[in-house]
Amino acid sequence: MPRPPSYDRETALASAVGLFWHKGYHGSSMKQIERALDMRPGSIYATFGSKDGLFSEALARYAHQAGEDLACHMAGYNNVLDGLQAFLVKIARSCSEPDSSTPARACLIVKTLLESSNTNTALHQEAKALLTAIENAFTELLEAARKQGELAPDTDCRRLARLYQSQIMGLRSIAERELSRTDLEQLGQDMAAIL
Amino acid sequence: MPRPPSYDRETALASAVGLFWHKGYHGSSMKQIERALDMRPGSIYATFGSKDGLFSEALARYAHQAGEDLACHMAGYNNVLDGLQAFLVKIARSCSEPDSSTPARACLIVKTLLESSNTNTALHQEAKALLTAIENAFTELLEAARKQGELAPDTDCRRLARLYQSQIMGLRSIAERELSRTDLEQLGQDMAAIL
DNA sequence: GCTATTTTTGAGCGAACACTCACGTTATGA
DNA sequence: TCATAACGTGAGTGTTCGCTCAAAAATAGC
Repeated sequence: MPRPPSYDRETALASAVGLFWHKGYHGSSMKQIERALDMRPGSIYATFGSKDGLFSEALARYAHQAGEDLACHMAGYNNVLDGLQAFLVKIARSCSEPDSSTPARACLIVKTLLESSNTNTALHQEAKALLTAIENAFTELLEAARKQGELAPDTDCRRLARLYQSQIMGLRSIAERELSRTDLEQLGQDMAAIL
Repeated sequence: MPRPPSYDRETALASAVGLFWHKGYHGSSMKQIERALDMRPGSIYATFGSKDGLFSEALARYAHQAGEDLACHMAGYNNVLDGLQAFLVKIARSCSEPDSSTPARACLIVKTLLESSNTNTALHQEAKALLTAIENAFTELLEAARKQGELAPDTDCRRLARLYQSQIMGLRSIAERELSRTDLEQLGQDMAAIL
């Protein structure tokens, strides 16, 4: 007997990711969110509770998607190190061509980490936790590589994972300077050479 | 005959740098600015024109200070590469101990670059320009190193400078994850080893 | 002390902010 | 076809935003 919802929760979240990634947390007003999600305030608050709640879910969705993208990419490589190196170059390439499916060059989690520090503790903690989870994923990949003999047996995989993560953070942040395609690809290759 | 200003422009700017660095552009309201500068809105607007104007000047001051810090640091080294490597470790160390003179771990210019992209063109351009100037400074240092035989004669110094700058951006951004002192120092050393 | 000139002050402006809720709308089971 | 219960709507809430300006306060020359 109840009326079914007319909007799709996942579609709305995907739109929210797009807007927040493009303009950041403070840069996205409720008016803009209403337009992006094609939902009126009442529906938004009934579904997500608050702007913070919506942002939190959007951030989690973004991170989940990023994890799937990584897994999907790595599936194409037998050699883990080759895959991770190619991943850096791939990021450099995608950052140099602004795309409708990629509303910003920098990582949304990093943008949130920097924007929310000292102003929004909950958001800051969430961003930190998501980055820790990604560090764990890199660590596991590198440990697999070590077991397969791609890395020296005494390699500190977590330490290397942090170095790798900081490369991605640096690459995608410096990409906001809007360097040329070749400059960015060179940088991606230089970073790949570190491994 | 005229009444002399009672506040010191430079002191006020220094306070503004502190607040903006701590809380970011959107995170700092005029009320907080008034308290930080110990100035009333009228005086602030008479002196700096607008919140954007104040932020712009604060950002420039921050960048100028950063340049002086680099020059001061490098003055202690005969070997350029040694100096740049030590600079990374120094940053890692300063990021691991929150300080009143260091209100945030991440770089204010990078925070601004990410926060202003797609929301405040003027600020974004200013951040880009300041980062380009810093890249130039690194390039010149590396070219001096090359001439002194510290680097191979065919080294692309600008390319290396961008790699170096992205290391600093990554290091100081990942520091917002509040990693342990040892983790951060290890990362600084790993980055230094790239050169 | 008085005048001229500048600075400081803070109440208050319109706009934008995140958010609410009473009401109209719509699909379903009876 | 109608009653029911959830959903969608948007005008409107109080608050905070960046900012203004008329008036008060303060100095230096006379």
